[in-house]
Amino acid sequence: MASTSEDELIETIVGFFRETDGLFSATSRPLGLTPQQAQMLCFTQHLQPSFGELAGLLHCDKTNITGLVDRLEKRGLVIRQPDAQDRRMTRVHLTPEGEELTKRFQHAFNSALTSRLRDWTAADRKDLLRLLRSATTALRG
Amino acid sequence: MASTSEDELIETIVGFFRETDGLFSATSRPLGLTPQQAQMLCFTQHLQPSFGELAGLLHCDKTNITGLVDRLEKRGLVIRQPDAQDRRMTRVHLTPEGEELTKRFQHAFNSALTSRLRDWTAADRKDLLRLLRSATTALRG
DNA sequence: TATGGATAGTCGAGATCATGGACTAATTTG
DNA sequence: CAAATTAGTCCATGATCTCGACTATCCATA
Repeated sequence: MASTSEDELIETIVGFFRETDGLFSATSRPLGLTPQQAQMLCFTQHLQPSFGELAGLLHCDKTNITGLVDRLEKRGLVIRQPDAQDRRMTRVHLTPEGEELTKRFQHAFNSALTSRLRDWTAADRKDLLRLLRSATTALRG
Repeated sequence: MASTSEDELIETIVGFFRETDGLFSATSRPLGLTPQQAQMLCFTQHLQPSFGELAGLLHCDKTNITGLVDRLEKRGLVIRQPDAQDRRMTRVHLTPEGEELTKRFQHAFNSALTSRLRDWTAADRKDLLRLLRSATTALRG
């Protein structure tokens, strides 16, 4: 396996990672959210994840999730909801306010992103989406 | 852009970002480094950045860099070096120990990544590299 | 059915990360 | 030379993150 092109791929991935992180910060902080909070809200939008599932998605210890959810719940953006099947579990749901703020974040992030990618062809955007999705499952597995 | 594909693009980017971050954590912590420390060492390897340049590269406030460098310097991985041209500036250099640890980190990250992408075709790798590189400069500008 | 063993979430301690405001020293500008 | 800028530091405050210990609940199996 050619080591130079592998190095190149990694350097590019790291660079993309840093820029994405910067865009997350710049987008979330004006809305009063930390980047971690914004990411958590995005994950909570379509699933109603348990604490353990959130820990897996965010790649952090489960003890970290407690405080994260505490702060979001105190602001009325999410609520804890007991799981009907397993009474050990608690699921996290967005409140209407949380839903609204999440959409605001996504819209702001998206417009920042599209303005920066405005010169891209539709085909390149489609390819990027496909490859990122594929890379994500590859990294996850 | 349609709102459903908006969500999809953002969720994919968030997912990829989280997986990259997870790989960073899993690689750096066994070496006794936080992800932020590992990234700073990588940036310090080829340039000798000033504090302000590091703040720009890492997308954080300059006041944050002071403590970050303090902790790395206390461990003997970097040293502060005054800039000859401008006596306000301090440049960060890797020590030999820092150089060695940085290379260990990069090797570990590299092998973790390549093992996860081993099933990818050469064409997909090439496309991902091209699109990520292009996206990175687009986000940076 | 009883009893371990595994799992889900919480709590506390301690370190790191991150921001904003105020400060000093050095440089640049007018 | 005076004023404005820039680079780094310090302080206070809050958020993130890990680790170990703990309780409650579920599950497997004898």
